[in-house]
Amino acid sequence: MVTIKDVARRAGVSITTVSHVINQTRTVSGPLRDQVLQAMQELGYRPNTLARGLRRGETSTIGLVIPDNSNPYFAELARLIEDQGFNHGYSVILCNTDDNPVKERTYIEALLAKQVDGILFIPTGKQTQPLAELIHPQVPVVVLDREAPDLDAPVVLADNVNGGLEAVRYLLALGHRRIACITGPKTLAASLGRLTGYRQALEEAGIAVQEAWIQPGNFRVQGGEEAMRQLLTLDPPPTAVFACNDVMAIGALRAVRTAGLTVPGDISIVGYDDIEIASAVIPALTTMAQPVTEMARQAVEQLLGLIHAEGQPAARPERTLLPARLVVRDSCQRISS
Amino acid sequence: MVTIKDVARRAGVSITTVSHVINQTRTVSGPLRDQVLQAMQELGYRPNTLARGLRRGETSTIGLVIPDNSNPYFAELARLIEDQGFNHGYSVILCNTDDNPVKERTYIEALLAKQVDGILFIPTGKQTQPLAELIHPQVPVVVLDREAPDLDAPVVLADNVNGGLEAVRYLLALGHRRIACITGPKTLAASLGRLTGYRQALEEAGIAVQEAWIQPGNFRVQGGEEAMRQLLTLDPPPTAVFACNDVMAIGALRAVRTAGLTVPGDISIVGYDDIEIASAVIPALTTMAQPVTEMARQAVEQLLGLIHAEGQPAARPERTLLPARLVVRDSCQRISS
DNA sequence: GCAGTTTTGGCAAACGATTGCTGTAAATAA
DNA sequence: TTATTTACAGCAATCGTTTGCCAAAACTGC
Repeated sequence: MVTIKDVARRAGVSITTVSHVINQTRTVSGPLRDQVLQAMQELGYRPNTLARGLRRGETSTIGLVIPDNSNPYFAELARLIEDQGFNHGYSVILCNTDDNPVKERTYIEALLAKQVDGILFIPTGKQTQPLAELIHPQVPVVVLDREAPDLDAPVVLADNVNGGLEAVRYLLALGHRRIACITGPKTLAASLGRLTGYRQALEEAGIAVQEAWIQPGNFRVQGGEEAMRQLLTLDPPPTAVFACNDVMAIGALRAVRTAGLTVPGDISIVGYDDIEIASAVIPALTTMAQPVTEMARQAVEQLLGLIHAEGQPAARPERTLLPARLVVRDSCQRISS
Repeated sequence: MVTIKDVARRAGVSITTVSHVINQTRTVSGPLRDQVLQAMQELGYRPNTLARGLRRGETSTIGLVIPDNSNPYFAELARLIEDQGFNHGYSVILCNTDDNPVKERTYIEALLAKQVDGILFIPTGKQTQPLAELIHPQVPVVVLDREAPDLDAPVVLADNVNGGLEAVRYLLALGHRRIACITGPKTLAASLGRLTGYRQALEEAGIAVQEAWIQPGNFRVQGGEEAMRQLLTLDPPPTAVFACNDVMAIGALRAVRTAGLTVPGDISIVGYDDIEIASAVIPALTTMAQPVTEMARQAVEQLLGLIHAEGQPAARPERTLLPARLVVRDSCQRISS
């Protein structure tokens, strides 16, 4: 490894001077600076960020703690976050918790040990208290996508309630009255929020929700298919379905087709997330697009804000709710009868 | 921050001793060790890996340089790699190059500056020469998924030629003779290899390839749809299609349906990649599954091998070819006529 | 009891940078 | 000419660890 010392020797100056030309932190006379630059060039010198970090107390690295980056939604989020980080000169360390609190804790500890400048955190569950103590005075954190009440950190959330509300309002506007809902895991706030939106929309419209309309799914294709099969046994069956994510919507599509019915002819379906494949299935899926880009931007910006405000008055942590956007495609139809 | 010095003071010992109990690097008498452990406990001490890394010349961190982790294939790969890393005690820094050589270079430099212990690298293009100089003596590298001839590092590849071969052999075995191929970008080795396999299979079977059977796609839904539309205009049209990835296969599915024909009734389709959605579309897609798990495992293992062999004889870099696996679902049928 | 061995634990020098303090030479002012 | 300011660079301490070397204490065997 070529160090600052080598550069100094080669340029015939002190390491102090080399350091100062690297960081432009004080004036160095023209000729000397040129010598230094040339020496750096010739030796292919690259400052050791470990040493620098140790001294400066910062690493230009943030941790991204995420349930599973192979899930398309999180993949997209991770991608955008990494992008934002890159643009601001930060590297990101990727951590997949698998929604496992033990891994989550292990990762956080590792990140702290690595002296990351900040952590972007999608919590696995509700037991955020132990993490709070762990994290608190140590490092800035921004919570993303899910609530973490104990953490008193800024939170950036997608507005699932309003998303569900809008989706169902859309179906209502098409004249549907018997609207079912395929939910996700009861433990996930995303799923719960969307369900709440569903209920609110029906309530607004003065429609009494029938509990049989609400089928539990699991956010996976299978679950959506199964749930839809159940819904088709109802009498009368719903004319429209709000699936709490696209993957289940695709499962539902499948079930409808298998039953010899068509979408949107017999049943309208709206999904949630706008994953890439949503536009490719037949019929192309009408769905609620998550504000991923905006979420990533906000999250990174807030985190960098905290990092740079280190040791400041510490404003009350913000809570940012970002709206989902309805993407109309071909899976919904005005009701005929 | 609580440092080793604080722990030493609290335990009433030297920092040397603390260090040794942390690393179990020499025997420390029972009582003293207990005091140290307790002090660490009470203070919530966590070793600063920057300082440690600086001293030890290692960081337990590897860089993952990948075109785009929001692409499902790379997402899966990234996930598995991160997993493997975690299991071996390594963190991974995520770098999305977007297939942009400039970003690629910037990232590699950043990783070198960060003193990563190794780099897992999916190269963007063919100009790997400048990178070779950059990387070479500095850090172990394993190249993944694409060739990088200048790099003299181990390479872990999916065997696209054999994959294409198998896919088409399967169609041949079902009795098909007029088999088309929807290719990907001509610049990607993956696409080229699969096409080669396609040609080989037909040759093996003594079938002359008609150039009109080979339709250029772009690895996206649109491209697949378009290509399929073209194929359907042929007279006679092919009875089977090998799409060089699943996304295009889905596009092709769409085109067939739009033309009023059915899969696999009129046309059999086999895709490539086995992305998650492949099993969810209708009909479920028969496809070649990439050996992602194995690739991730091999890549990480080889990288760790290099890392630990640092300064050794340096065996000739290996070239690992991993076979794709045929996943039979519902999109192919024995030819009737 | 004593030399020789084994345990045990501390001192201080690294690792590669940054930065407060200080010192010299040149430029300016008087 | 001398005093004062300014511009420029270097010394050495520091960040938090690890680790080679040494010294004291505790054993051992005779």
